[in-house]
Amino acid sequence: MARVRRMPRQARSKQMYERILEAGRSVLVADGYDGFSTNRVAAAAGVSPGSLYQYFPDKGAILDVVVDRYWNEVADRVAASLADRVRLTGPTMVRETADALVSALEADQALLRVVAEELPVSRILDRRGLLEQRVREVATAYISARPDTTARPDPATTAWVVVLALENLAVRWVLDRPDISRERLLDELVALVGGYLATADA
Amino acid sequence: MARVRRMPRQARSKQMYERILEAGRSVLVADGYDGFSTNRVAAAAGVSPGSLYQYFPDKGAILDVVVDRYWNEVADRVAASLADRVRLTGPTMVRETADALVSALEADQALLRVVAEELPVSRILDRRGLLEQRVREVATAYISARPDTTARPDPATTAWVVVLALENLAVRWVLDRPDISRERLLDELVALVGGYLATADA
Amino acid sequence: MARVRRMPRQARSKQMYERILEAGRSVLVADGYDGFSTNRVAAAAGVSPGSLYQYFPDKGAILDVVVDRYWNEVADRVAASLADRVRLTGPTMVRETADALVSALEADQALLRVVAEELPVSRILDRRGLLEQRVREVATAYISARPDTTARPDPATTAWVVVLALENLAVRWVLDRPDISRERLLDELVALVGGYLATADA
Amino acid sequence: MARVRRMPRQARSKQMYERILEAGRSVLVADGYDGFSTNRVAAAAGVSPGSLYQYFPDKGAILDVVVDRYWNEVADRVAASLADRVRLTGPTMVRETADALVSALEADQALLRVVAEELPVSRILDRRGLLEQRVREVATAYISARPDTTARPDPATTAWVVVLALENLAVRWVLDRPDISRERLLDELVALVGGYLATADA
DNA sequence: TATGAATGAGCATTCATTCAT
DNA sequence: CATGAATGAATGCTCATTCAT
Repeated sequence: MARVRRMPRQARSKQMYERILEAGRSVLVADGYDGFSTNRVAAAAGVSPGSLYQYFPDKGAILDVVVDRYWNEVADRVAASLADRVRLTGPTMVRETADALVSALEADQALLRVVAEELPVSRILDRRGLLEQRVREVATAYISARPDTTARPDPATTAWVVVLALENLAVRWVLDRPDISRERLLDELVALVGGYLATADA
Repeated sequence: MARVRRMPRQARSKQMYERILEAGRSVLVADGYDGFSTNRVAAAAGVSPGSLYQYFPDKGAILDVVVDRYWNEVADRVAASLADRVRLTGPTMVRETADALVSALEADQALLRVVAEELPVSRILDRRGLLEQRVREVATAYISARPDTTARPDPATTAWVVVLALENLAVRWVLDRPDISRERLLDELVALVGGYLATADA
Repeated sequence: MARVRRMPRQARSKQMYERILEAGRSVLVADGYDGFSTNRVAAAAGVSPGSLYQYFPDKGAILDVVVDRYWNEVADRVAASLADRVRLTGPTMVRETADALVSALEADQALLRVVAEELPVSRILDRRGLLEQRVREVATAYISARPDTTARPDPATTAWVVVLALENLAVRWVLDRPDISRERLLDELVALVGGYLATADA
Repeated sequence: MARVRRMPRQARSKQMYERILEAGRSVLVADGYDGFSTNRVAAAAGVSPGSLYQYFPDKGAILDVVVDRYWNEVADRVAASLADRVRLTGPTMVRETADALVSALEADQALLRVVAEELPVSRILDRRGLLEQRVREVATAYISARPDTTARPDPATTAWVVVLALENLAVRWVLDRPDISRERLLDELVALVGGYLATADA
């Protein structure tokens, strides 16, 4: 019972916050969404359950931040890549963006699996939505700025199609590892997007 | 199918099994994944919680079958549509297939929402995979049979791309209802798939 | 810890219900209001905490029934006494009623202590109120029926005064055990009520 | 008593002590007994929770002092009134005392409600007892000094009866606000006490 | 076979208290 | 002195599962 323990210095504010998030992340990866319990997170963080509540209002908030961070990491990498390539012509840009996306998703596959597959999407829709929207806006702007880039009539719709298709195919490729090489995948994505943009309505 | 009527013991079992599944489906729609409890399902089925375990090994198994059935319903409709159109030419076939898919997804939006958004996807991946595989096989066969249909090198890969892209875009369109008309959506999907198939690698 | 135990037959519906109430009663007496926890009640009942919730919607409901029962026991005894003595004349009736009340309160002093002293009155006001109202109604009726019994102008007010004064003095006498004999107490109560009823406003 | 003024370190302590009590009082009124938590009190006092423990040994002690003070305020007013009226004759004195009591209770109804209804009475019995004892002593002295005032045999018992009856009826009248005017209440109390004092044992 | 009462580990959260600073 | 981060036992309650009937 008297599990007395001192933990006097390691735990301070910022460090605790990060520690909890880190623990949350690993619990999420290890135990999945259903196993993501406050007690488990506290234990993984080497912290008392009560301490969680000094940094987060409730369990969901921890989850939210973990997920937020994840998608933001992904978004940052892809957005950076997109920014770097603003002046590339279509096919090359698509290929490099797709490459960046796949790399970003591959960086933490374990977490991607949980975050993309196991989370009640309701919990993350708004958050993933933010990423998609961010990318979509960049894409829309890009397309709008180069009307000659595409035969598609509506930039917003075009961006919606391209972003969702790329995202989904990249995620599924990373998670399902179909018998398709990475180069092959990129070729297909380039063909998919390139062909789409070049196609006018019948 | 066969309208069961008086069939002393088998029927009783059959009835129970169906009753439980039906209850599971409606609990899933009404209470979501987090509200999907055995007690709730038992109550909805008008059955004792203990009885559930005579037909299913555990809670997850009920969920699995409910989800299985859902995706099979969708698959059946799309596959039927695909079969009907085996002799249509590319663009028309794509459009009608996409149309069939969207219609199938629209048929039970409430369930689609839970099944596609709220379920820990790990639970359904294999199941949804079944649908995708089924469709993919048909698509692969179709493409293989008409090498002239496409400039893409590998039929299996091509099918993987097309099926996932279509599925995902259709699901998201139904669930997110972006500001894109149904006709517009179908036009985009036709352009996406058509452009893709027509594009050779650089 | 592993307090494993089978409890196959003793626990059935009515018995469980009573067992829980009994346990609730004794936990209330032993640990007071603040110690009245579901886990404690369950342990005292030799029952799992989950089982409580098959018989009561929540902790408060157990408490309510325990308290209800207590006041009803008291009320029943007093009311019975009152009914028996409808035709007695004033002083005798008051004395015997007070006697009945004191006896009823003495019957379970330990519980009286908690119920009358330790319960957030908000929790029991309505319930104790019921007792008081019940008695008050009888008293009001009695007084109204014999206008000559009293010099007090308003029967309802008179009943309010008499019932509260008697109740409170009896409770305090039982709980505080002042240096006053039981006979002395009854004499005082008779004098209090008798004098009051006989007194006209100035 | 001695009006403290500038006393470098003592004063600082004094301030904290008062600040905490004040905060405790307002938390008690605002959040009730169940909401009376150390954290809440500390926050209300603009003080860290740890600081509480420099002035009070534990949570209960804060509560005790708050309640003590309350009953002392009430007692002070009533006692003052009683002292002023030492030479009044019976009925008038009773009426004015009752009036003072009701006024004193009405002064802070919100706190009275918590203190009289919501507190586990065990917590306050001794404290409220102090008030009662104080008043009882005065009353006993008064009655003893005027044996002709009453037909009751034992002054201490008489005082016990009178004080408890008055106190309880006044508290209940203030808190329950029955359909009895204040004048009516005072008339009844005068009749109750007057009649009682005038009544000899049978 | 079907029942449903009973289970009990588990959950998210609170809060009185401590103690290094 | 005063702080306030940290504690961790304890709370009320849920629910998948079992098993005697």
